[in-house]
Amino acid sequence: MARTRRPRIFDRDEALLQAMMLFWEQGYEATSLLQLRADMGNISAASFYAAFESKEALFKEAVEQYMGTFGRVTESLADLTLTPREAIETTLRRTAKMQTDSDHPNGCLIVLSASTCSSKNNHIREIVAEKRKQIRSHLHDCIQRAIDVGEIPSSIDVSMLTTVFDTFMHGISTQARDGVPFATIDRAITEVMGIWELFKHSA
Amino acid sequence: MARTRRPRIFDRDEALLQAMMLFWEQGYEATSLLQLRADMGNISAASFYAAFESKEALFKEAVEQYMGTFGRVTESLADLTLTPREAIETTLRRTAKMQTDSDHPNGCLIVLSASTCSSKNNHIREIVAEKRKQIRSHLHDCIQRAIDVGEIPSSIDVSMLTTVFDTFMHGISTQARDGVPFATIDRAITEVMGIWELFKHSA
DNA sequence: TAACTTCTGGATCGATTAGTATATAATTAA
DNA sequence: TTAATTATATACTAATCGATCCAGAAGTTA
Repeated sequence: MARTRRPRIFDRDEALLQAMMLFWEQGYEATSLLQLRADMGNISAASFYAAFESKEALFKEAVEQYMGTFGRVTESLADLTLTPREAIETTLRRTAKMQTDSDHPNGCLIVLSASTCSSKNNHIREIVAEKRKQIRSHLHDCIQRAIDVGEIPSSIDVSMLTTVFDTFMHGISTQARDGVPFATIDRAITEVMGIWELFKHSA
Repeated sequence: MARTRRPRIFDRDEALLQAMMLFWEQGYEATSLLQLRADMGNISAASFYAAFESKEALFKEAVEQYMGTFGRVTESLADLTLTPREAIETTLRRTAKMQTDSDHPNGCLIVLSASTCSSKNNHIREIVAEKRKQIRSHLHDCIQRAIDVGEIPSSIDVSMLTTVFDTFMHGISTQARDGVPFATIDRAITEVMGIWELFKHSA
């Protein structure tokens, strides 16, 4: 049975998208409700809280929105149709491409939007830190798979190699924010992937 | 001739140090004057503005303080007594060591304290972005030197290789914030430096 | 049309923001 | 001692923060 109600005057999905863009550009704390409401379609405070509950709830939703769209560039890590090396290389290149795209803020929302915050908002930092943890876990699994299928020697320290690529991947955010062009980062990725060749000499 | 005055009740250097620690931990915008004044020795608002002029001026001073102390780990890049490879490796290891030290906030103040901010404070982001630009420039010069002395082939794209190490170096901040131990990052650095060996095979 | 539900505009909440005004305390030089 | 100078504590400013309240508008169902 359809509920009786006055229809919402703004598009909730579009409003969420704009909110995500703002959080991506400015970070959680630096983005004010006033600015959010303006960019979300000049909606009133009452409409905002009725539709999104709170700034924190909106941020959580924006993070999920990001993970389900732009953030999907890391999904290649779990793509079993690719070799582990291809999975990592594809993830890095897609990450660099996405983060330098001029259609949206540069860098990664998960890395940048709550890298620091006031002590009272440490739970906000946890929200994105948890996402980073998940991605690191996928990277870890991918490298473990490389050992399992014999692509790299089993003597390799998985945590160490996970850290190599995880560190590089996170560093891309700052490069993108600082205006380093995609082509340069892409060539750097080629060089970094060369690490994989070293195992053949060491094995 | 000595000026006549009432002596300051707090230690300015110590107050600046505490301010730097707060900006390091929480970032520029998330750190309030109230908290700053409390950590700087419970100084009054009047005393604060008399001694430091404004929050922005204090931040600039804190950034310089950081660059002159903890930030000096990157000075190895310009150390001509080291080979270029040694200079980069030393810088990375010292960076990782410093940023994971439990005596102070983890990660790098230059990378974390103003990675994002509200649009009205973009000039604050510029302050630290400029420091990153300088470090990147030193890295660039170091790699150019490697070519000049014949350590790596002149066919190497200097900007590309600069990006490899600059990206990795910036990524260390997030790793350190996420609690990855020094030992793991240090072993990852060994692996990344292996890139240098690839040139011998490609040359 | 009347009853019901939901959304919206506008005023407003208390708390906090960075920064300032003023009066007084503490020092040194004359 | 007195004048000059600087730092202090206290109170305060206007603006903004995230969030709430309420009256009324806009829709659906009976």
